Amino acid sequence: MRSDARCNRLRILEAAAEVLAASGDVSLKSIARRAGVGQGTLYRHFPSREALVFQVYGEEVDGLVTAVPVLLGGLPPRLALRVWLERLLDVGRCFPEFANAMSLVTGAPAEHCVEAYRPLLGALSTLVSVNEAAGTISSGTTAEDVLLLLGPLWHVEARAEDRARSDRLFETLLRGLCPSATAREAPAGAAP
Amino acid sequence: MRSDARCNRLRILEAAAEVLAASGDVSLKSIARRAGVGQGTLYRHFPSREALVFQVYGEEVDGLVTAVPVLLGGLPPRLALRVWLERLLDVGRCFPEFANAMSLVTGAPAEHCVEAYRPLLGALSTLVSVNEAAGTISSGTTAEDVLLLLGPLWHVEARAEDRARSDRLFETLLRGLCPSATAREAPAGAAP
DNA sequence: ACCTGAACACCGTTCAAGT
DNA sequence: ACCTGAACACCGTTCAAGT
Repeated sequence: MRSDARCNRLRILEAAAEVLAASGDVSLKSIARRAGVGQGTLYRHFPSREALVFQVYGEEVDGLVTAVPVLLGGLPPRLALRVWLERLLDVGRCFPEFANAMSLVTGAPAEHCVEAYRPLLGALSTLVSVNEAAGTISSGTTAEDVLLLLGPLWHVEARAEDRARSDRLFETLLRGLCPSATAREAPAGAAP
Repeated sequence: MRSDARCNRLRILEAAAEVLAASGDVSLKSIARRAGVGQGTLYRHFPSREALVFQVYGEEVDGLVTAVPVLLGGLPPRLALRVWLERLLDVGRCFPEFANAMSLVTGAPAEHCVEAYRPLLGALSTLVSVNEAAGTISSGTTAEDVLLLLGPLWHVEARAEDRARSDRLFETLLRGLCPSATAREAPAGAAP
């Protein structure tokens, strides 16, 4: 990779971080303008908007990935999953574009070529697997399922400030995903 | 309302039904073209895309609304809610644009001026209220909450043919919304 | 009172022309 | 090898001019 290309890449990421943080015009063109590069350059470095967004929030993604073994080492599987999902939700609350990218990519992972999404999915897969082994998640549930169900929670927080509602919905989801330990006599699937 | 205006309205609805059924170009312009009217005319009759879509599927909406008392008359609250939601999902599966409109409007009901959405919300509110009175739904849950959580299920079916996955996710949601009758000793909220 | 359709202000994406 | 930015093909929306 040539040095000017490398430099442009960094400038794009910087400009993107600024533009995405400020609400308002978040078009790819405005990012290119702010970075002082042509639209073609931006498009070549990042083949899709989602690819760019995941790179911009690369640190947050890394943090989520490395947190998995720590959480699993110190907490029971069910709680580890819960804490990790809360952290994921917080990232989406801080950076609405991250939430948007997650929703889009979860809906159609194959179409957007975002390899930065794969580690996140892998991290969640580990948590799901451990929970399945422990019998603390409804069997058959995949990481994609969890992300799909989580999607609406980001949209609620992006609009208004009703954090209470978001928490309530999260509890509802978790109750569905991880049949409560107090209901051991119902082996998941015996509901009328 | 003048007779030609009334006629145009009907022609738009007919053309919209055809265009929305066929996959491909579903732009408002293509609907206006097919109906043989100007874009301005379409836009005046239906102030938003969602308003048009809800009118096109008005019969389905009516069917859902009138089904509520029938279901509540013949089934226990929990099952009535379940059957109604399954029917709602089926409508979205048959008409992807209906599903899209639901997701959009549920995310920001105030912004899109769609009065055709209100009866649907009212119907579901009735079901939720009856379930809350019967103690068969997690307290504090609103009709908007249910629709919000239901959103992702439409997107999964629109893409691929994995009906099994959709069913699985639906069971998960319902488990979260309606804490199982087999776990009566856990009064909703005692999870670790 | 209602309709028309050109015109406007945006997207994302591409690609010939440059360095 | 990489960059530029005009150009393209689309959106939805508006509004002066017509009937």
